[in-house]
Order: sequence, then C-alpha cells, then structure tokens
Amino acid sequence: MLSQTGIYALQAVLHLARQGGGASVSAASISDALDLPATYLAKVLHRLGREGVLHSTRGARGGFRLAADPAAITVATVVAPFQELRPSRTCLLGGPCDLENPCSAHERRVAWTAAALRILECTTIADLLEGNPLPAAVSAHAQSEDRP
Amino acid sequence: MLSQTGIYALQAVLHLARQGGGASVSAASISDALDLPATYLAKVLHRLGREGVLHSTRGARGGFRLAADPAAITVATVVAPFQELRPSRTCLLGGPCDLENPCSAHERRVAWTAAALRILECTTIADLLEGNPLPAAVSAHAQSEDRP
DNA sequence: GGTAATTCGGATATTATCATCCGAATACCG
DNA sequence: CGGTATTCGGATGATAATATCCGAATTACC
Repeated sequence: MLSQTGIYALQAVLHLARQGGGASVSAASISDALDLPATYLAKVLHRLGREGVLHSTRGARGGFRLAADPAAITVATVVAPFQELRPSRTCLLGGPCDLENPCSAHERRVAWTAAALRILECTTIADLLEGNPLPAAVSAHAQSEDRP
Repeated sequence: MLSQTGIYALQAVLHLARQGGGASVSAASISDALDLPATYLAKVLHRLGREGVLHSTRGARGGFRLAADPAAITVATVVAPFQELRPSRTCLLGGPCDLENPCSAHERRVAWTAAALRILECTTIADLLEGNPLPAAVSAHAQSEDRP
C-alpha cells in the first residue's frame, strides 16, 4: 500500500515531530533512533527538503526539521514524492480509460483510490502522534475487518 | 494498486469468460487477442490453473478454461496468487502491529485494506462483463473523486 | 583560518518484479 | 505409431525499486 521509501519518510517525519520543532536533527541521528538504513534515509530526507516538507540546514550542527506544524502536514504530503497517489490513467484492466471512455472496472478503480486518498489526506502527523481516530465519515466502511 | 501480473491475470480471465465456457483456449491465442507478453502470460495462466481458478488441459487442442461460472469468480480470487491482499503484519509505520499492540496508524491501515478488499471481493468476473455497478454499500464513499 | 560535522548529488551495488528462452512431458490426429 | 500442438517447469535475462559508497560543498566552532 505504501512503498518502503514512503514508510521511511513517514517514520522520519513522525520522529521529527516528536522531537518538537526547535533544533535541527541530523540524518544520522534519525536513522540511528529508528534503525533505518542510514544512507538511504539521508536521500529520503533530502528529497523531503526539496519538496518543502522539511527545512534543511547544511554544515556542522545542521540537519532537518519540520517546515510546518504537525497538524498542518498530511500523510499524503509526506508520501506523495515517493509514489503515485492520484489515480493513474491505466485502469484495473490495463489500457487507458477515462470519464468519456470508461472500462467496465473504472468505477471500482475510482472507488478504491478515492478511499485510499481520503485516508491519507485526512490524516495529519499530529493525528498519528496523538492517536486521533479517523473521522467517522471516512471510516464508516471499515469496521470489523481486522482479523487477518 | 494491482500488480502488472495481477492485471494480466484479470484480463485473461475476462477474455476466457467472454469466450464462453465451452472449448479450451490456448495461451498463445489469449496473449494474441489481448496483446500481452506471450511467454509471461503462459506462466500466469499456469499459476491460475494450479490455484484452481482455471482448468487446464495439455497436449494438442489443449488450453485453459474457467473452472467456475463467471458469477462465482471474484476479482480477489483471480488476483490473490500474485499479490498480498490481506493486511500484512507490517503497518504503515514499519514495525509489527496487531490488535493487542496497535500502532497509531493501525486503524488507518485497516480501513484502507478493508476498503480495497471489499471492492475486490464484491466484484465478480460477471459483474465486469455485464458492467454491473458497485453495490451502494461499497461505493458510498467514492463519489465525485474522479478527475485526475 | 583550520577542523569537524553535516547536507548535497552523482555513481554504483543489491534485490524484487517482470519477462524471455528452451527442453521436456502430454495429448490429439492422421 | 509418428507428428504436431500444447502445457509444464526450470534457468536465465531485463527493468525498476531499494540501498550503499564516496567526493564535494557548506557551515559551526575553536
């Protein structure tokens, strides 16, 4: 559902949020705390910086910090640089398919990506930190589906 | 959302359903009709045979045909051999997480996979052939989210 | 100014997925 | 019985995602 890279990004951002917004935190320190591949995470953080999610400062005592309040950063924003979130043009059945020329699975594809996107866009970093539940309107269709 | 291999499987099964359940159809004939990688599709079909979705007969005049009525085959069944459908133990945030020890994104992950799974399990091959809409209970949360 | 800490950015390795190739084994058909 | 069409199954080759390496550029601190 989320690419490994996206998960790393989310974990790192969550870690930064836990540290508060004060000082910059180095990539090494983050990968150390979360036990993630250090050099790869560095690249992910770098990308989040260019994307405007993080603020990066170079040189000694440099590092990364959140570019906004945790309540203003959605999971979708964090993950977007690393995977396609919007429904792509290729449908469940292969070939292209759009509103004018929908394939027989078009409606399903739209429902699927809409459900996913809704969750990612309605959840902020602060929500995850504080354990806020999903809004009822979003979770309405997801009860009692837990046991694997 | 679906792996390429899963899409191939779905397309092939749909093609078989369109041909009716009478004679066996060869892998070459299917890949020819759908313009899919022939040798790879052969493997996919083979797998669907072992999995019980298709019935395969060897030798001249051999080939594949549906093992059940299109209305009795769900998309989930067709796609399952080629990708993890049930929520995995690794959560949105990395580490393991279950009912006893949920991470802060647990509920979101469950909602997400439940929405996807519901669509895949409620849609049969016959539904796609006939263009049946999603049941209202499933699609309730997916309106007006179409334009990419 | 020198040194240590750190991001930046490209080149390269590793791994999973997708795809091809080839030699069987099997069954129909004359 | 021999020939041909086909699935079966393993070995092998591309391509993309994941991960590592190293040299540079930048900045804080002494």
